[in-house]
Amino acid sequence: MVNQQIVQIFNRIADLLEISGENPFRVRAYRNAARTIESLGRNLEEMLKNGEDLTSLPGIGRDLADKIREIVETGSLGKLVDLESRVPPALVELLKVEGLGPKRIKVLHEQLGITSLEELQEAAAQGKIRKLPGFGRKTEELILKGVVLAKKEGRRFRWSVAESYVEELLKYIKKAPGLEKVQAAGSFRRKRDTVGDLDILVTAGNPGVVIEHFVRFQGIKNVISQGQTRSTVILQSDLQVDLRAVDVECYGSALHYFTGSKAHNIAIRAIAQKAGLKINEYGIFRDNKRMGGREEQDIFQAVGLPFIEPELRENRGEIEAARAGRLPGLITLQDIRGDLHMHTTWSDGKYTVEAMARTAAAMGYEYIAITDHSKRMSITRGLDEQRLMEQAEEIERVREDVKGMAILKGIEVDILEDGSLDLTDQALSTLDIVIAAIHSKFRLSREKQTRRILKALDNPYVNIIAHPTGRLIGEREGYQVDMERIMEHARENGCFLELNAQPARLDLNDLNLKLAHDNGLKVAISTDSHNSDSLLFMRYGINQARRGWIEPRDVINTRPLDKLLKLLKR
DNA sequence: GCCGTTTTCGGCCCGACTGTTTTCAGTCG
Repeated sequence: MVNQQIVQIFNRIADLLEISGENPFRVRAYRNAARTIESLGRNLEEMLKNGEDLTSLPGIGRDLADKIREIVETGSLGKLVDLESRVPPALVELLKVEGLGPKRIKVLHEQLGITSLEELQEAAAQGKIRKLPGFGRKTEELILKGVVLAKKEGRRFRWSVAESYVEELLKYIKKAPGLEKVQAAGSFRRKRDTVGDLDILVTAGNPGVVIEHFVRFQGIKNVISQGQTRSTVILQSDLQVDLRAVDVECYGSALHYFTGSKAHNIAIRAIAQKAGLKINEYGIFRDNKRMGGREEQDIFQAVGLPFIEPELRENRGEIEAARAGRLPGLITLQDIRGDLHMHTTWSDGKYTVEAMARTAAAMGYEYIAITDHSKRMSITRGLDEQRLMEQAEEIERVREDVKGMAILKGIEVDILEDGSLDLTDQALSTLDIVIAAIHSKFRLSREKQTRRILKALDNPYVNIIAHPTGRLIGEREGYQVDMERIMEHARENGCFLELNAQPARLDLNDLNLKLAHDNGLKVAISTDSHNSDSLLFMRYGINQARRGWIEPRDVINTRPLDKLLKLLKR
C-alpha cells in the first residue's frame, strides 16, 4: 500500500512540475522512480525498517530516498503540499487531453484562467481558444474532441479483448496492396494483462498506400493523424491504434522500438550510447554508418546481449539477467500437462465431469482436477460433505470411461472470515487436491486478510490458494494482503499459489509471479473453467506467467502425474 | 533529480506529425 501511495505521489509531483515548466529531466526522474517502485515487488516500508539503502534502487538517489522516508514516516510529502499550493491541482487533468502538454496548458491558464476540463470545454465551445497565440481553429477542434475522451480516460482493454481487435485489424490490413509484413507490437506483444492502445508495424514498398488503406477501415471512429509513415486512429470502441510503416531493412529495429517498453528501450539505448552507437527505429548506427537493424536480434547483438523475450522487456532486471547469462527459460503452452481448477454441473459449471474430461483429453492433457465450489457458495449450489461423496462416485465412473485421463478429485473450498474452511477435515482428507479460495469479506484489513489466508494454509489438506488477490481487471481491486508473508508461509507448508488464467483475473499478476519465481515458490496455472471452451484460457495464463519470469520448473502442472501427486502430499 | 571503469558536471532516447509558423514549437510515443 505504501508503495502504491509513493508511486502516486511521485507521479503527481511529476505532473505538477511539468505544468510549472520545470526541467523536463527532473520530471522524468520522478516518473522513473515511480516506475521503479511500481515494479519493485518489495515493500519499501519494510526495506526501510531493515535498514536497507534505497539509493541502490535504479533511479532513486539521496533526495528521492529521503522523500520516500518522509512519506513512510509522515504519510505525506511536504514538497507535494508545497507544489499543490502553487499550481492549481486541477490543471493536472488537462494533461490527459490529446494535444495538450505543459506549454499550451500554461498559456491556457495564464491567458484564459482555465483550471479544469469543464472550463476548457466551455472556452473551446465559445471559440476563445483559437484566438490565442500559437493556437488556431484546428487546435480548438482537437481540444473539444480531446476533452470528451479525457473524461473517460484511463480506460485500458483486457489483453484478450485487444486480441480480438488485433485479429480483425490484421486481417484487413493484409489486404492492402503491396503489403509485405504486418505485426502487432507494443504492450500487446509484451502480453500485458491490459492494453492501452495498439501499435501495428508494417513494411511495404509503398507505405503511403498501406496507410491510405488503413484509414478506410470500417471500424474507425476518428482519424487523428495520417502521414507518410505513421497514422493514428480511434476505433468505435475508443481503442486507439497507431500504425507505423518502415522499410523492410528497418523491420527489426522498428519492431524492437515499437514493442517497448519505453523503460526497456531507454535502457538499451543508453548501453548503445556508451558503446558509441546510436539506436533508433531505423537501425543501429555508428558515425552515421548503418550497422544493421533488419532483424530484431541485431539490436541485442549490437549491445552484446542475448535475445530478450518481449514479455520480459520492462526494465525489471531483464537486461542485467541477460548480461549475466541468467535469463529465464520461459514456460510455453506445450509445457502444461493438465488443468487443476474447473467446475462442473455439480456446482456452477455448465458441463459434466465427463464432458470436461473428454475436452481435456482432446487437448492432449494427462490429468485434470475437478474442483467445484463448497456449500458456503450457495448461489453456485456448492457441495456439502454428502454431495462431495456422491460426486466422487461419479468421478470414479468417468475414470473408467475416459481412458488415459487422470481425473483428480478436488474442491474449491471457501475460506471463511476467520480462516477456517467450509468443509470438515474428514471430507477434505478424501480428496486428491484441495484448492482454497476467498469469495467473501473482501474488505478486511490487510492484517486480518493476510492472517485469514495464513490460517487456511495451516490446514493440512490445503494445497493451493486460488486467485490469491481476488482482483477483477478493470472492475475490482484485489483484497489487501501481505503477499510476501503469504508466499513464505505457503512455501514452508508445501503449498502453492494459483495463477488463475481467466482473462479477467490473471491473478497472480506479473509482479507477484516474479516474486514467486525469485523466492522459489511454485505455482499452479489453472483456467478455473466453468465450461469446456474456457479450458483454452490456459494460454492467457501462459502469457502472464511469461511476464512473471516463470519457467516450467516453477509450475506444478508441468509435472507428470506421479511427480504432481508427490507435490500434492504435503 | 539521477548518474559515472571516458565524467562528481553536464549530460539525460529520438524521430514523426500537426498546426500555425514563414523555419519551427509543441506534443506524442
